[in-house]
Amino acid sequence: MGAETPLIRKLQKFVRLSAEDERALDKLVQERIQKIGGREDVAREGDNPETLKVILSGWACRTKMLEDGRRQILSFFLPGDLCELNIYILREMDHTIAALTPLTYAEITRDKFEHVTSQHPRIAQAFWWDTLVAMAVQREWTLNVGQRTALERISHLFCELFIKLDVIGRTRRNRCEFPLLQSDLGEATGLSTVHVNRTLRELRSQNLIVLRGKELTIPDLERLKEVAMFNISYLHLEHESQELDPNEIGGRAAR
Amino acid sequence: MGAETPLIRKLQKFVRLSAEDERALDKLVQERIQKIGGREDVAREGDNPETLKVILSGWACRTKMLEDGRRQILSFFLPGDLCELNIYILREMDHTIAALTPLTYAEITRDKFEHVTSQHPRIAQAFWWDTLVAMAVQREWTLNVGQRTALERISHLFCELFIKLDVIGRTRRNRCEFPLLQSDLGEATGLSTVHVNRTLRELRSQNLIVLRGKELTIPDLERLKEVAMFNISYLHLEHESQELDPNEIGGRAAR
DNA sequence: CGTCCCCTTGAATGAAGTCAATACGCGTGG
DNA sequence: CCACGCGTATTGACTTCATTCAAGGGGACG
Repeated sequence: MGAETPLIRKLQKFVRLSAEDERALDKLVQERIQKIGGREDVAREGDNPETLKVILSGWACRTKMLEDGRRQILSFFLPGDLCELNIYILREMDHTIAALTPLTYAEITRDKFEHVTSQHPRIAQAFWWDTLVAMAVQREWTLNVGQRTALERISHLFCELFIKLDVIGRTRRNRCEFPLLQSDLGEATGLSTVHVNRTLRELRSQNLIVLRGKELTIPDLERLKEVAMFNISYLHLEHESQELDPNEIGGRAAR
Repeated sequence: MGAETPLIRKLQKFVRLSAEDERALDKLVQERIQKIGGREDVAREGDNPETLKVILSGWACRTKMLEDGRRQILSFFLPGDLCELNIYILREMDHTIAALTPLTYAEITRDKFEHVTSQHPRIAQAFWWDTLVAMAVQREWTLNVGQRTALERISHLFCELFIKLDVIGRTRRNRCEFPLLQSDLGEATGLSTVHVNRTLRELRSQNLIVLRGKELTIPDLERLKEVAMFNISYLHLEHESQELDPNEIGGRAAR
């Protein structure tokens, strides 16, 4: 099957893409590639962006600030993630997308996007799935900051990120890259940096995580899930169309 | 134009619907009407619902529970709101929809939905807009529980609900119906009922709200917005297609 | 008239934030 | 090669905001 990109690998979790679908996606993603440094902005609140973005490498986040400077990270973007599907409808960004590490991403114009999705129904379907999962993740984050304790919140975030990385093949056994700062974890979970630090200490002391120099090890994922009350169903990883022939045109996922 | 339904009134905020679009929407919504009592469930976590729902009257909410019983309200549904666009793609509900008051809603099958949206591009466009706004609202809620204090959170929620009610014409001057319990407010904001109560007392004492019997009065919305650091842009109420002739078929909002 | 919700309030407790000092690690330049 | 500096991580002491527990109070409805 060749070197799979994170995007294709992720979408395959839901829809069986044909070889032709994959070629179309590859082409779509290679047309206009941008690179920016860590901690730079991809798009700012108030902007009126023209293109959809697909992360190719690096980590980014969606973030929103209150007038007085308090800031919340609303979601993380890993390789293969799409940002700003909305741009084709909404006028103005109500939040900011920022790179957390040096970042490579593809820009896709509205026309190209519409052309590819109309020619490749399974790609359209897969993008829909991705959008709906993103909504489910956002709901889970609301639950996370609204109800879970500090220990549970951070554990939950580790579980989510580890599993998302696993989906795109970026884990090795129980290990993964982990470039986030403690202040990023704080902004994502609604906790102060100091309290994140104490919570990490606690997680380490219970041997739930090993976090050292941009690498995370989870010795026992099941145990961490229990601590986090992590229920994977919101990620909707169940494959919808196992039985669908990827070469049939216009196929629709069986329900 | 006749008696506008909340749905049409809301969608008109974004797209100019033709008389024919409106008739199609009316028909779509009147085909299969359900009624249930307050505090009953519309759809449960784990269900595999077959239909999209449109609230016709009453208030509902999306809610999710942790294993140990802690519960978070993830969003409110007011008349004219859609729930479960996702059902056509995702297999299984990862949350519950529950009525907060006696509720009337329309059920729309996938086929009907696809037929209407393919025949009426502006309706499809408006549904997209509604979905993207729902995502923006969910992000704002994450920010709300993650960063705002109790006073700010509850103020913010009041502003949001008041404005959403205003969009569908359910306010009279600075007043609106408000059937939520203090425990609902708590579950929506991640606060205990007791603390909601104290916070309401504080809001009342500053004359920011008057809340009595199921009615809310906001003497000075601008002042409440300031307290909440409420920035309306996330509701994306700017009209995209003022200049578009609603009788041109296949029109697309100018950007 | 009593009962069931829901609202209200007080007192004690607890989780997380703030402030401030210190330690670590890494890259740069002397 | 070492010293310095800067960004990040760590820790302690104290404060604050919100929760919990517990006890009334009030209104709607049978």
